[in-house]
Amino acid sequence: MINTVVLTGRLTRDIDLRYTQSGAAVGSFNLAVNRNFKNNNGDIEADFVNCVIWRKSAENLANFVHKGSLIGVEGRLQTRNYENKQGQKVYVTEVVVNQFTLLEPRQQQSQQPYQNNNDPFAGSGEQVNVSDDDLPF
Amino acid sequence: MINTVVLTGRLTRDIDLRYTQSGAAVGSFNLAVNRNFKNNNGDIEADFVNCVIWRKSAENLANFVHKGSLIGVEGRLQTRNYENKQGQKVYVTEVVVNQFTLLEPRQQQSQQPYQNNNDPFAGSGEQVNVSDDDLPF
Amino acid sequence: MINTVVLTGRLTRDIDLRYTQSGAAVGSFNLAVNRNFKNNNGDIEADFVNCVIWRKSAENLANFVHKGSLIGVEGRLQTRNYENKQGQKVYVTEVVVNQFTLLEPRQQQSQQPYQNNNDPFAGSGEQVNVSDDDLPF
Amino acid sequence: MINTVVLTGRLTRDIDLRYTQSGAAVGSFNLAVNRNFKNNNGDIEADFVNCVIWRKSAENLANFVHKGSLIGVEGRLQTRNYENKQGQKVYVTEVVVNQFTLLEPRQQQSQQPYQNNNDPFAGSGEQVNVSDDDLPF
DNA sequence: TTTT
DNA sequence: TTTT
Repeated sequence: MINTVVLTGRLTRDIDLRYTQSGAAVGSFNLAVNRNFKNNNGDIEADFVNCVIWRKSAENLANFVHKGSLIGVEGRLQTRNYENKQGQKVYVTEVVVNQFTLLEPRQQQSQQPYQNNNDPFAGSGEQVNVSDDDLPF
Repeated sequence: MINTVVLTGRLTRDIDLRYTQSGAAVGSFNLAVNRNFKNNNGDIEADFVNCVIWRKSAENLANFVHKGSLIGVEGRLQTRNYENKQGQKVYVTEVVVNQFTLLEPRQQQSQQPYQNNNDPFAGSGEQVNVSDDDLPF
Repeated sequence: MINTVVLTGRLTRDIDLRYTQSGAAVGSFNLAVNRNFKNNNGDIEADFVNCVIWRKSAENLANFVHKGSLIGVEGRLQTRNYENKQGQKVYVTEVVVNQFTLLEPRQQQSQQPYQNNNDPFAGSGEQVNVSDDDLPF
Repeated sequence: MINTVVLTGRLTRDIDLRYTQSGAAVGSFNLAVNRNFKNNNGDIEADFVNCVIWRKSAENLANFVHKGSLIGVEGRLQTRNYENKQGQKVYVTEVVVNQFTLLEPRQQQSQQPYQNNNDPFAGSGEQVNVSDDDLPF
């Protein structure tokens, strides 16, 4: 079946890059997608879309973007659910990204080195318990 | 920003058609979108996407589809959250449908009248407490 | 850059499957995509979109569809130009298909064997002079 | 039927804004959409897509963009044909734009006034002989 | 050069 | 006829 999503937006935080037990990279990030119309107060709101990206693409993306970066993504909608600690089913809808494109001039590392001092784990790339069964290929 | 979703899939239940206080039609439905790849057991899974459709389009769609109908939709991703009875924040991601297309031969009403005997409220079109502030236009 | 096309439509003729010198399959077909609105005469017109599909996907598609089949495709827009015999530049815009989905119940070979009696070369899969330089990967 | 195109790219020239006899604005422009992969020489090529935009959206777009501007567009593929002066049928495929988004910081008019000195008719907005039958709504 |  |  057809399942295509295309978004442009800005990262609301740094990409969270981790690795499955088998060594596959997984990046998670959240995209703020400003709406093209105003609400009743005349303000522009945004939709905040959770995104997942796998393998080499994840590592590439993590190399080029950080909180605030403007990017375009193409992917598919994925739904899944899990039980939280309180035993309630939580439903998740997210975009599995196939392709991305940078929509800003790539800033020179030397001129504007990006430094995230707030989150000591951001980009630390630690291994995490993600089953390889989640690999969509 | 760009925010485009295109899906084909089958309704997992009848469309739920309601009306806002100001008389605008709102249709809710869930689409099963079969994946194009197999999981580790060799099975095809599906993503189950919540969709919303407004006004005249909602009424049109409700006239032509029911549980099991194969349709295509084009729309945008919307995220929102609310507090449930237990005071927990629930995050929702859904597709606001702009356009739809029927992908099956339209069945004659007389030959195959569709009768949903299980859900007494399905298609009853009762008024419901949806704020008009939710109207995206 | 983002470049995404999603279409549903019917093949206006059988897919034309050929092979490059290096053995890569290339399928060409044309999709009739009915519009969702009427023209001034109250008629529904269609757009007729040229599509190209490569390699294994091309062979798979050719196995399942023929003139009249309803399918969905996802791909990207490609433009190119060549000189015709009269030395004029001809500009071509076509869709390079990444994924397709069949939108009709797959008909049993035994019940409805598809026979194209009009074009003796259709589906003959003969080798043709397509430069491998055209391979987009 | 589903017919959705999403592109990001740069205008290869200023938008050409005209008016039909009945006063509807029509904008034409060409978008350079860089590919995400390299050709055999290691170069990035581009696809050059013709786009059309109607009415208020056309006037809005013309107010904000010029040659080189980076934008995103969402629309549908349209095909048509006409006879040229030599009596040959010319086939055209273009994108009819429904929505656009600016992907660059909107530059201040005073700081960087855009001046096209090469084409005296660019942006002149003169009336032109476009039949209103072409209006897709 | 166009499909149901 | 092509953009950064």
